[in-house]
Amino acid sequence: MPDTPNAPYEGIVILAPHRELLDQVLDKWSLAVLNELCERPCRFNDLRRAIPAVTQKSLTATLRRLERNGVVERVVVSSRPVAVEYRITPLGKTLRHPVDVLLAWAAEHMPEIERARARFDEDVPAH
Amino acid sequence: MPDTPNAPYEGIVILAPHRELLDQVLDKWSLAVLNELCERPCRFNDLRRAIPAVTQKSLTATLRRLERNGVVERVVVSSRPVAVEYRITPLGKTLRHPVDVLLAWAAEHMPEIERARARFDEDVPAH
DNA sequence: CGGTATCCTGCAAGATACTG
DNA sequence: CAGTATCTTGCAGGATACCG
Repeated sequence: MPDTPNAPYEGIVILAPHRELLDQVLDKWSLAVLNELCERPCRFNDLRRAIPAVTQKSLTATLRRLERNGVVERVVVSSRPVAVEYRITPLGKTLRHPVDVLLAWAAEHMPEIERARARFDEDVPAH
Repeated sequence: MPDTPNAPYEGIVILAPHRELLDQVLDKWSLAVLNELCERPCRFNDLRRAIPAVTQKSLTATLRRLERNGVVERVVVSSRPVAVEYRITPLGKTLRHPVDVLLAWAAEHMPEIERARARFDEDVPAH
């Protein structure tokens, strides 16, 4: 039935492009940026202040990637001096719900996960 | 109101441990492994066959990490020769819903995202 | 079969300096 | 203010060989 013969396993194949997309929008700093921009539009240095641990370079890269994927919009306000504002897009807003579901899961199960980690680290202290 | 004075911004602080957890359970190969183990218990080499692109080393690392976080269980079946089976845990099953929501988002908005990428890549061809 | 043990490489990401 | 340009480094992850 598949026109590509010997396809490995459909589930995994289907997964791949989504996996790549998640790498783009859920990477190290994206959640923090998205979280911030959902509150309000931000200037570049607003974001730096809100996320102290991020470097200029990484923040720029994160914003460009999010912009490229259409979840964030870069607005240049022509004033003196020029101001740049980042905003969440309508597409970006649709990402909020899935992320919230994920964070809710993390919050709910964190205690259980920490117990699992403690158990594992105790049983396998070192080889 | 916060008992920690000068906390940077609560949202981001709260985010950090969750961010770390997601790095553990949503990393490069975890989705594929989880997806597979939700279907059925698998032996090590079953997983290798189901996910051809993963190396032995990465698969081992992924399974150990998932096991440590309590979402996967490693069961040694004492037979001749010894067999090892990996199973999803009850905790692991609770991860399925959030992940499905995320994948549904990806599937639903993929076309829009691809348009955004095309637009971006055209407007910013190269510097 | 189900892994370790090594070696190696690319590249994500930090530090730092400079710019329109 | 909002970046770009370099340089450097840690380390995730691949390749390969070996083991109980």
